Amino acid sequence: MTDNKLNKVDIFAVAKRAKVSISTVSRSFNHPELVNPATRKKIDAAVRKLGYIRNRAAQTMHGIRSGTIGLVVPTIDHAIFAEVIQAFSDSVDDHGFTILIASHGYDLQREYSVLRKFLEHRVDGLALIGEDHSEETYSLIERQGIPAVSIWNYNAASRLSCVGADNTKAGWLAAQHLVDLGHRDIGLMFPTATDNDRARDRRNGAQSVLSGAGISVPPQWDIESPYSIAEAKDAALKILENTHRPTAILCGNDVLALGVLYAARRCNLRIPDDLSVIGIGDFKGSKDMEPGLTTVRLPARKIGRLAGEHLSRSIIGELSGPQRITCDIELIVRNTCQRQGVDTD
Amino acid sequence: MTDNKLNKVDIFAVAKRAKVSISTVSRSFNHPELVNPATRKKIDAAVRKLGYIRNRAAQTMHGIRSGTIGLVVPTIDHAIFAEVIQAFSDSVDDHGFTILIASHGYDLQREYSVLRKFLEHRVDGLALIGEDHSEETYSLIERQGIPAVSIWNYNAASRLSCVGADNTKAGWLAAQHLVDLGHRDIGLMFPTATDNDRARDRRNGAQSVLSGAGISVPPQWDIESPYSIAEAKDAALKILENTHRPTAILCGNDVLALGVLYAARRCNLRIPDDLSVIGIGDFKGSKDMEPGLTTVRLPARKIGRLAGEHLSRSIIGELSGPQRITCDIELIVRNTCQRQGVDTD
DNA sequence: AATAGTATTGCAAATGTTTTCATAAAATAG
DNA sequence: CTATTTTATGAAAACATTTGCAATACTATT
Repeated sequence: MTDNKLNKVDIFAVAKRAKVSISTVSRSFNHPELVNPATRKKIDAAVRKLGYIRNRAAQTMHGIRSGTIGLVVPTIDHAIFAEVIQAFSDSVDDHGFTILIASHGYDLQREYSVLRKFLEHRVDGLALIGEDHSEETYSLIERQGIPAVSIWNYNAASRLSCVGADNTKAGWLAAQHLVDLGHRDIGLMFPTATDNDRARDRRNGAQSVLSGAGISVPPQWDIESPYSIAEAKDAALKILENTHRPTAILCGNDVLALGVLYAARRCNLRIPDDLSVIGIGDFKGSKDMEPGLTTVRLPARKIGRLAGEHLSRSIIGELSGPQRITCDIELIVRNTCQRQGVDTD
Repeated sequence: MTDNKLNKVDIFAVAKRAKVSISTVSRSFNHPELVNPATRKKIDAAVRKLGYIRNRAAQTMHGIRSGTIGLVVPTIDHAIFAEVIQAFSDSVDDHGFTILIASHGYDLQREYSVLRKFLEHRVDGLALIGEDHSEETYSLIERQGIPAVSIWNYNAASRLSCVGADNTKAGWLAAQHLVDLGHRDIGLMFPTATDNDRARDRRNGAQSVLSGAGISVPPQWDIESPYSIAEAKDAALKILENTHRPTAILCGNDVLALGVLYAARRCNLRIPDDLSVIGIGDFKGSKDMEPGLTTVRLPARKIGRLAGEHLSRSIIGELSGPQRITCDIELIVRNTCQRQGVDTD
């Protein structure tokens, strides 16, 4: 009945208790078919009795995979990343991998150090968001020779494997919808594009459509807002309180759009009668808003799942070479955009 | 110019290149003050040239801490957990720890296996959400002798260290507010309470106030809804489309409340004139909603930060024994609740 | 110039596993 | 029954580090 719980229970302790050698214990875990069922039973009993837990650090030292994947995101607390992370996590979990996670707060220098830390832990694979990374980061990954995937943006010439959608097209679709509806006085609200290729691409896509249609967005309607309902709302308020206001606002993502919606309600503007609003993303709550948000759907869960799936399979050797996967996006017309009275009628 | 990048760059390679022994290289990392500055310089140069990255797995084998903390949450894709995770992550990051994360989807059996996996990786500490865990889980943690913290619920007699708030009181405050405002026809909407002590406690708190005030909630107004805007909206619609409907609905969290708000708008009910709604949580967007959501504020970021802080300090030995920290909560009165016409006027 | 101390370095053991190789025991074939 | 194959096990090397101890090279003291 001596309770030697903390007395270091390693493979030797198990071997001793089961009266076998450590080789047999190890084998019993890794190649059970090679050990006598009776012996296996004894070992299992000893393991249970002692509460033995294998030490992956020791295993990792033999070139055996660590069973971990490093995931670096700009921020976790972000509707869309939370969704991607969840899907990614579920997916790699199915393959037995565990996730090391960290956020860099849109600081590429921090991203690099996080990556280094992950590498010290000998992660078997790496996942990053987007394609904006420092040269240091890219070369670190390349020199390491472990599978890595960039999530969110599709690019046929990406330096890393990628699973994502065409963000330029997303911006394009959103703007085109507004133009098709006859809007010409259009406001733009996007997050800061520095080191954020997703935002930049969407913005460029939108701009190209607008330019093509001969529409120019006056500077006071072209606003930058951090990813935050509150700040988007404030920024929108500034535009909407004016007498001369746009007939439509195109938002870089659905959270910003929600902020605009709240601002509109605050100003007693009816949506979509007095103001059209379109988002990008189609976040979880977007279809349930009242009125439902018109937006461009980027399949976050699918992207996360596919990224996890492909990274896992690259690690275990089922896949080789860089993978580049693009997920379809589509305009989701709901109830926040309305046709704008056209003169030609 | 021979590019031997993949030729296994370990501490020996560095030692060879710097023309010193591996001991010196190791020391140069761990006790730099013990090695000659000139030698250190040579070593640094070799490290840089070779792109050497230390192997934490090998270090961990010496009883040196792995530098990782295991975090298990019910789900990542959840406004409130995302917030907690972010704060927790930032906080432990400041102490140099890396997070291993996994979700169990409210399945306590999965929680147990995730924990075992973390232990195989020799995490230095463990963080869980809430107090509902299997006995297996509890005894596993206790026998392991590593610091662990339960996040979200405060309980003076908790089996693990805990950092959280009083959820019973949260339910209590919300219900009391409604009662104070003169409501007697009150609906309740809570997530499933099985294996979810937060929801259970809040519900009990609310119920006790209502019972105390002689109010009973008819079954058709006492609804259970998963954590989802869409499902909460649907459920609320069923109540609100009826002619006989409650004057107020108390929601187990702000996401459910948002669903109710959307349902109300769909039914053309004015908030708060026709229906009062109160949430619990005070999520990031709650104050910006139109009208702003009246709710009970649980300081998610603070809880996450404190939990990370205390766990880290317990690991490095600055703190010992179980810590139990409670964070203040408060009723936040905004604009979704209104006084209900009282007969005594 | 000899002695004692101090700064710097290397050797080798230790950490907890896996795996190759050798060996012993059991089963099968002839 | 012996020879051969198969099954089951153990011994020891390997993995990439850290660290206690010993050895060497300097520096300061008298």
